[in-house]
Amino acid sequence: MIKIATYNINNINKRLPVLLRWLLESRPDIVCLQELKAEQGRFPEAAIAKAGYQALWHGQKTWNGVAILSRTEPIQELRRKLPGGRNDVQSRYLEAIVGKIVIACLYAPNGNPYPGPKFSYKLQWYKRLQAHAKTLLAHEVPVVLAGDFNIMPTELDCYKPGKYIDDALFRIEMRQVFARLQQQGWTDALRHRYPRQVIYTFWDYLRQAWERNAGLRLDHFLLSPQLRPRLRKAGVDTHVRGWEQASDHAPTWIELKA
DNA sequence: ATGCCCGGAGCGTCCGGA
Repeated sequence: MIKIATYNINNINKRLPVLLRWLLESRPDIVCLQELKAEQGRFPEAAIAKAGYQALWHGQKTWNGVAILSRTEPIQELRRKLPGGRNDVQSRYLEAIVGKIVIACLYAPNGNPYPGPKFSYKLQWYKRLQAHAKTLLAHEVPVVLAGDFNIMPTELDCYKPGKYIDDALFRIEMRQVFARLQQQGWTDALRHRYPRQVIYTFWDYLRQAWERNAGLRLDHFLLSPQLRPRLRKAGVDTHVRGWEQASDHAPTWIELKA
């Protein structure tokens, strides 16, 4: 079995003890991290190596930043930005071959407030992702798109959908983008295994969202057709959200037949 | 309708996050 996880860490240096504790407990083979919020030179490479993981990362000062960790297989970089968007300097994408699987680690723009330039940027960013996702499918190899998509795909993925109608995470355009990716051939791994269950991966720091279980499902795995038959398990390590100094997201994972 | 939390930048108070 190959265990792959995605975790929006919300500042890798602030959250380092939580990350190390979770890595030790969960022992994923491959990890996609988002929101490092660290410059390229301020990634805690030594501590992560000590925990048994190689790392490839694309940092940025203050915002964004993505990384791929691997416990056994080497990480072979393919690209560190989406094609297009010549003026886009935000670190939101990292793609590598790990073992025999293409791992695309992504951190989609939030897009709030709607409407506005940030929402337009989110739409544009997703146009680029859709185009690239299509290219990846054309190669007919095992690919995982993993990360913080900043989209709740359906009403089931939001504690109070009515409140989020005009929110950039739930706007109809965004749900359509997610649906179109699925129409391309990608499988939403967690929803595929649990078609009707309420599953959340994020709980705001505000208003005691965690205590009230006022959650959102924002972190996803999209599997290429070559991987779908290999999916065995999927889940969210929700308890990690309750730890001291936790990120506002919880680690989300899948297990694939080797 | 608003602030509620958290952290960064940088020094007062704002901004992004979702």
